[in-house]
Amino acid sequence: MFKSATAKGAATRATLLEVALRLFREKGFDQTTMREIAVRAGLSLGAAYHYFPSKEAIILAYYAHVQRQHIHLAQQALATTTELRDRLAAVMHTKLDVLAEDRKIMGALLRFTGDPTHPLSFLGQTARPIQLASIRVFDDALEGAALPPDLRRIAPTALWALHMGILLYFLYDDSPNHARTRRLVDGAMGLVVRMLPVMRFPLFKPVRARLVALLDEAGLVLDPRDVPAMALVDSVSSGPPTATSQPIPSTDES
Amino acid sequence: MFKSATAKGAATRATLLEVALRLFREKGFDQTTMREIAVRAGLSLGAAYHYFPSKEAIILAYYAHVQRQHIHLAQQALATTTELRDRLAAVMHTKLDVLAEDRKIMGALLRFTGDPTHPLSFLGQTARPIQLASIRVFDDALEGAALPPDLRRIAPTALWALHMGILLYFLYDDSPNHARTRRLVDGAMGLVVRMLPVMRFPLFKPVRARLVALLDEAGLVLDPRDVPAMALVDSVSSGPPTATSQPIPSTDES
DNA sequence: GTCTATACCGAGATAGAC
DNA sequence: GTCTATCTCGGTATAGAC
Repeated sequence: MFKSATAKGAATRATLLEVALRLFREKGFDQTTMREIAVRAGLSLGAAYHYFPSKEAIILAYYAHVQRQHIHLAQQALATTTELRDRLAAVMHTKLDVLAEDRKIMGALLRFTGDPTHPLSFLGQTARPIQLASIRVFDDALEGAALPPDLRRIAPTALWALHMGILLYFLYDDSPNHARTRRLVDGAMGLVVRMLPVMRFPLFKPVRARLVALLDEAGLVLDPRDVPAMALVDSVSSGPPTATSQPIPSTDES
Repeated sequence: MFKSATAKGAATRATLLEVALRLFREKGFDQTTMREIAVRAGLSLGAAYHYFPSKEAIILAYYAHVQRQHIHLAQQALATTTELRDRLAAVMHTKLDVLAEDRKIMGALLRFTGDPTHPLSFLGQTARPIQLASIRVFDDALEGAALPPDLRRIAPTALWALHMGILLYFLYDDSPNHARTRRLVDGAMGLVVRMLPVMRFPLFKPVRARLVALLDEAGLVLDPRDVPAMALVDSVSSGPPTATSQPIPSTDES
């Protein structure tokens, strides 16, 4: 599944990933060359390509790494939080904590969204397990919440979509310490919780039914509930929580 | 402002854009080389770069071109449509008409979204006039609709956001003739219209106020109403409706 | 202002020797 | 597993023809 057969190989790969991410954070994805990554890791260019088939593959390794970290932090926070609003906010805030210094790398990940066939598209087939793991975190946050069954079913995916929108906002937020994004999270989660009683109101029932039907027909509702979140992430890219990656053939498009 | 001073130059530029877009559609953005574009247009590499400072600049020209086309088609459709649901659907469907064969090029545009400072980010400063023009089309569609003032104010931007989501769905839709996306548009626009009475219901009023306040504080509500849509697009990239482009420096923020 | 031709650089990626 | 070429391609000249 992954390229480091020996312990030494795994260490080399970990170093490589570490060096690459540091450079990406400092100079951005495009400004960082594979040559510099290799040199700083004490390797030749060819050796670097032995571990990561492409510069982009490093990004996928990062993606899985982020998701693993988030699952860990979110579960920790959820263990001591009961109020629904706070649970949802905790999931979002821990995600921001993980990504705080990595907006440049996040941006690099977004670059592949435009190509559905690309293994690095975060909406594509390859990344689907990571996406499901991410949705599952919201599913966990909803545990114990009093929701009608139809809403309960679509809520995790809907919250995940909202979370993607917030991350986009975050990417463009230049306020000090991303304070605007933090405020947006609190406001949005408060609003979500306030909307629940409205959604249960009889007048709203037919509209709600239509909404659910529409999302179902469009295939937009995912259900991550029968698979353990960590296993999902590992199926894409395994290794110790600090360093990972992924082979995967490529089709076309940068 | 743009590079073709003479009539001949403008023609050459148009040819270049045409050839480039054809190749992008056939082979995708990355697989198309500037050298091939130049050769197929009967030009040298240097001449091609004389008209488009970069391969990416061709994409920006395409973006402005799409928006101009959409404004034209949408206005045509709106002139003969009165029902709100149909007006909204007309705007969405004409957009899909324009983009039907160009999903690969659309995908290439998406690639820059991750970099707020990049001139080709469709959420960035450079493309802002195009974004406003796009929002304005939804504003036009709402003309005559009976909406409370606060909703009327946020509705165009909200619909634009929904439209971006639908375009993303469209990008990943592999159903014949994008039938699924077409159905999604009809369903979503029907749902939007059905939601309006709910939003006016007294119980919903405080939630609505909170929603509007949240969007305002986040700076997420744009107002395109005092500028003519076509002028907006032309301010980014002018020329005849068939060919255009643009350099422009950059700053950041969505 | 429009265009050709050509050399050159940087960087992602690959081949093949060791 | 690692290295040293080498290839390709986007992009940048530059010199000159018309």
